[in-house]
Order: sequence, then C-alpha cells, then structure tokens
Amino acid sequence: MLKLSRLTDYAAVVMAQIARHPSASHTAADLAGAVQLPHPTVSKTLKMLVKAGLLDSQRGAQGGYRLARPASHITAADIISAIEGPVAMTECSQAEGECELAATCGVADNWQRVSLAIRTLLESVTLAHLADTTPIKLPVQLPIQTINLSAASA
Amino acid sequence: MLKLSRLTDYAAVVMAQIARHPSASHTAADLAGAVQLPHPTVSKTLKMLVKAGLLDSQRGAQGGYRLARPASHITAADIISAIEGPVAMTECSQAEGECELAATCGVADNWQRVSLAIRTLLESVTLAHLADTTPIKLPVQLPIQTINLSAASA
DNA sequence: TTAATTGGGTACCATTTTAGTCCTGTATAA
DNA sequence: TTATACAGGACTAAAATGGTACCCAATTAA
Repeated sequence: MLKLSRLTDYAAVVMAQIARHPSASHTAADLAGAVQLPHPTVSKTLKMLVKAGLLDSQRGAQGGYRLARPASHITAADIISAIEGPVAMTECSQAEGECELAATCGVADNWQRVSLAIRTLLESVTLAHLADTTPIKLPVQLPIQTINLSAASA
Repeated sequence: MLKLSRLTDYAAVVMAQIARHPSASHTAADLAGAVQLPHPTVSKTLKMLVKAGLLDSQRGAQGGYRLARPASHITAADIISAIEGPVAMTECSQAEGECELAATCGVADNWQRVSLAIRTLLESVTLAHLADTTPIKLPVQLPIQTINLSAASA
C-alpha cells in the first residue's frame, strides 16, 4: 500500500497543529488534547521530531515544543524521515551496493530513480502546505509525462 | 521509510524477468532460478500477479506464466497494488470519510493530494521502463515545482 | 486413460515491525 | 524548593510480513 506508518501520520498532524500557532509553546499534553490522541504516543512522536531537528524543546514549567524553523522550511520528506528513516522504496535504494541479488535483479537502477522522484516530490511539499486547512489547489494531472523515463524500452 | 514490501520488490524483479522474454512461457521454477529466490515465495508472488490480471497462467505440462499485456501497458502502480493493495499514503487516503479524527486532523485533504501525485507518478512508470537494463535517463530534477500545491500558505 | 507436469489454494508458523505504555531521570521557572 | 514538563530507555502486546508445506485441479503427452 506504500503507506506511511501511523506514527508518521500522527507526526504530520501534530506538526500541523503546532504550525498553526507558531508563536506559542505547546506541551505534549496540550497537543495530545488538541489532536485527540493518547499522551504517551504523542510524546514519543515529539521526541523523535526533536531528535530530527524539526522541533525545539524547552523543559520545565512553561516549557513545551515549538518549530525549529518556519513551517515553509520544513518538508513532508523531513517529517517522514524523522519517523521512518530515509525515504527509499527498496532496501537497495538506500545503501549503495549492498544487495547480493544485484546481478539477477536488473531493476535496481530504475527503482532508485523512481524513488528519487518521489523523494523530490515530498521535498516540494512543506509543512505550511500541509497545515493549510483550506484545500490546496493541486492540478490533478501532474506534468509527469515530462519525466520521460524512457528512450529505450517500448 | 515509505518502503515497498519485500514481496513487491520480488514481484517487480520477476515481472521484469518475464518482460525481457515476452514470447516464452515461464514456469515458477525457471523464474525462481533466474532470480535467485526460493521457489515457494516466487510462486506465491506469481499467483498474486495473476489474480491482479497482470500475468496469464497456463496449467499443465508446458505451462507457465506470461504477461497479460505488453510491458509498456503495465505500470509500477499496477505491480505495487497487485501485492500491497491500492497505493495510498494514509489510512484515510483510501476510504473517504472513514477517519474519526478528521475533525482534529486538518491534514487529510493535503495528504490525499500528495498521495495522488505519487500514484500518478507511479502510473507513469511502466514495466518496460523497469525491465530496461540500461539505466534510464531520468532528469534528476523533476519539474515538480510546477505542482504548486499552494496559493495560500507561506 | 494414465502419468507427469505445472499452477491454485489454503493453512500454518516464525520473525519482525509497530504501537503503545511506563518508569525514572533531568532541566526550568515561579 | 517544588511543580512542571521534557529525555531516555525498557518493556509488552499486537499486527503485519515473509516463508513453507501440503494437497487439489488442470493440462498435456505418451
């Protein structure tokens, strides 16, 4: 299904929530309440986002979380890789030359290219886009034909 | 990691193998050998591909598998959804109006758009592309900026 | 018509991943 | 100094995934 994990989904929702009130400091409890998810789970997600450098945290009374940089400079790819690790479609699209099946595979290169295209796409979507509650205007048909993978092939 | 499952990866490799010799009928054993994967696993994958209508199968002696249609008319999205189900990034990007968190989520619409963009991308990549052993020429920078999610947002 | 070949279907098990919880420690502000 | 709030890690339960085995059905060729 090429699906995001549930935690990643949570992370996006939480980040969007923070992005809508960028000046305030948000406690884990506040966010959990706003987003209707269990506190410990939200907390865990927040910690991962801090570790990835997307959020800054402040301990103690009046502490909480806030964006480490403007929402327009945080991408969907950032959020996804904060929770799931680098965006890559196959094992071999991460580490170069690790796959022992490379010889018989004959698909790796092209998968990597597809993977790169998806990553680029996800990098072009910012948290500001995601947090925007008014549906964004995305032309249904992308000009993807212009990618023109081919040359060879039929 | 937004990763394909291993079976999906196998499916792509096997499909590519068949695509390179489209006129022959391929037994599960042959393919397993060519691709260096255990026979039962390959067999399971093949069955899924048949059920999805991407392969035709012929029982009995001299039987085997072959493409149900030309490689240029089978897309990466076809192969992925044959194994993993429909391409969708989040639970809610599949079924409309199922998510009870919709009210507090405020991200669903935009995720769906992103999901659609990825699906479109995957539909533009054909098995013929994947099977082509010579690295395809894919411009590293896609013209994705033209998606222009925004209008609103910063 | 029978035997050999080859896919079809199902059920099962082991492993890994994911999700969720809890507990203890540490920093900060009032 | 005390209440607040994050940090980190350990732990458990549940689910998905991957892999295997077994038996049935269809087809072909002798």
